[in-house]
Amino acid sequence: MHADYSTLRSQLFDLMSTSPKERGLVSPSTKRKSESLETISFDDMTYERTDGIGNRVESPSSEDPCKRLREDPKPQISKVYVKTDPSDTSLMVKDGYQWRKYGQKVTRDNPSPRAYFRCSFAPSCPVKKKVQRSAEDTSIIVATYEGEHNHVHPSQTEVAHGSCHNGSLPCSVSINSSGPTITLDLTKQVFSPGGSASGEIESPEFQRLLVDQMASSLTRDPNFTAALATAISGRILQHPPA
DNA sequence: CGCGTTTGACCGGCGC
DNA sequence: GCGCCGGTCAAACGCG
Repeated sequence: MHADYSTLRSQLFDLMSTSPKERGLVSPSTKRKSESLETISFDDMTYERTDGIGNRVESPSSEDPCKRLREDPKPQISKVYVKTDPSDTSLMVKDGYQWRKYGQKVTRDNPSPRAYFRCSFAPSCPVKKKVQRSAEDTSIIVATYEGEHNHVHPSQTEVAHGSCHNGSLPCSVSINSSGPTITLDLTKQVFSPGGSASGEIESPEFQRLLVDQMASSLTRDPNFTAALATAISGRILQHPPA
């Protein structure tokens, strides 16, 4: 998955660098929705992130800076395209967070109903999520995330205490949530040949801790968990057990 | 009985 | 000003 992601990301950057004008002219008529888009693809699902801050990379003075001085109350808007079965009408996208549905509407541009979710893990969490089936392909669900979680991942709270900040593990796994970067740091004498750590990594307890840590770090990213859930569900639905 | 979902009502922004 | 439309509220409902 990482290899596919890297390949597609390089292709995306290449595409963007070749046609920067088209990026800036995404929607010149719409004043508020013309932000930079970043689209990556994860096998059979596509993840698209919209930077809602409004920090245009190119031609920042094209719009009146005086009129656009107001701070955007929604600093981050991200879209996640999830491929599911068309028969699944629940519109429930499992991304690891706890969501509470507070509304559903049938919009004009899309016959499919749009569901509105709020993060129910923390009462003060400002994150909202809109889930709507794609009008073109009913097997694709578009989840739009608004805002950022002001709390840790629910599944992270228990595992986080056993992380390597106390030096208990000879490695570290980190995910840069601000960008599509996953870093796996295994440089800490883990694979030292002939070293004492060679026996340590083979211990089932260490492997279990490593798996737990990697899983917890990955599940911190809601986009990854959504993509993973989609991949698994997609495979199951495509190849149902006999 | 508590919690989450459903669903119609309500509200505010926007265009005509 | 009016109507449309997207988003939110909240009471009713259902389930464990």
